[in-house]
Amino acid sequence: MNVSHAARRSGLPAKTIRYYEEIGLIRPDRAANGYRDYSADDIHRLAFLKRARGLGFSIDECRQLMALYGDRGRASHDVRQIARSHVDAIGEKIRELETMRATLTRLIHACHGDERPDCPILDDIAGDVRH
Amino acid sequence: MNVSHAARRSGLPAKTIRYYEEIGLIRPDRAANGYRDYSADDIHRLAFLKRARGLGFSIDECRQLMALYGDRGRASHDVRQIARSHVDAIGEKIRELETMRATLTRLIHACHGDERPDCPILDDIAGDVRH
DNA sequence: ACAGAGGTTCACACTGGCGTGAACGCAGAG
DNA sequence: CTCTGCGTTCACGCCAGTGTGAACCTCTGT
Repeated sequence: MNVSHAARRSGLPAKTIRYYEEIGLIRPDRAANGYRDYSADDIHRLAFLKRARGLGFSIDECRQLMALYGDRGRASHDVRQIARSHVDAIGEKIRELETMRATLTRLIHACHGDERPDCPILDDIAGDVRH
Repeated sequence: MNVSHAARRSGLPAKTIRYYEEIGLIRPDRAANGYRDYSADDIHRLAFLKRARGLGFSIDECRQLMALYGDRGRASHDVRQIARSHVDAIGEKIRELETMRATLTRLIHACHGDERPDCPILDDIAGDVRH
């Protein structure tokens, strides 16, 4: 199974698949003509990566999760730990974004938004807070 | 005012300030010895950038906002437009993160988290959804 | 006058997660 | 046999900086 087939089956772009090989996440065989040759197991691993990345895990976390997935003697405790700290990081990120959004929303409401140059948004960003 | 002084005054790392010059966001004078020499106006601009970046605007959006800030004949309409679409983008990002968090939270609750290798989190990521 | 500490300069490499493009090889159709 | 469309490799670009290192400048103490 060559790279474009693997791309269709896994849902990842071919470029991404080659990148994952470059950084050692997967090691497909090579056919006689030099083409990458993906096994069903490789596809399974690619799908795993796609899903883990979709859940926001970093490449490094994916590496750990893959290692745990392949480790028959793993403790589910370890997986849970990775997932927990990732959830915490996501929560932190959400809080940051919500703070930004609240500030911006307030500024947008304060801005009349017409042809005049007066603009509370710019004034606030510039630190020229009057009133 | 040299770069480390400008860093203290603006709250940005010196390295970031030099980077902003490299990409054309600010153009400080040079002293006779070749050192960068920041005016009060430059500091003001750096603080503007810090605040705009803190609100999540991209460098390119910051460039636009700076241009509008310096344009005495600007329409507040234009600024509001940039801010609005940024708020939309933030909202989109928050929704994505919340979806991730919900999925992960569900999986974490399903995982017993002990020394046994059985782990619903990995099974889900791998697509081995039983039950 | 000179040593040493610390500030400043530039240039380059590196990050994550790919995207893009060149230059080439290989497979199947006509 | 040639054409087209895949595949391959390599190299560079992107964002928004951060880290490293050599060389140069400035200040302070003796």
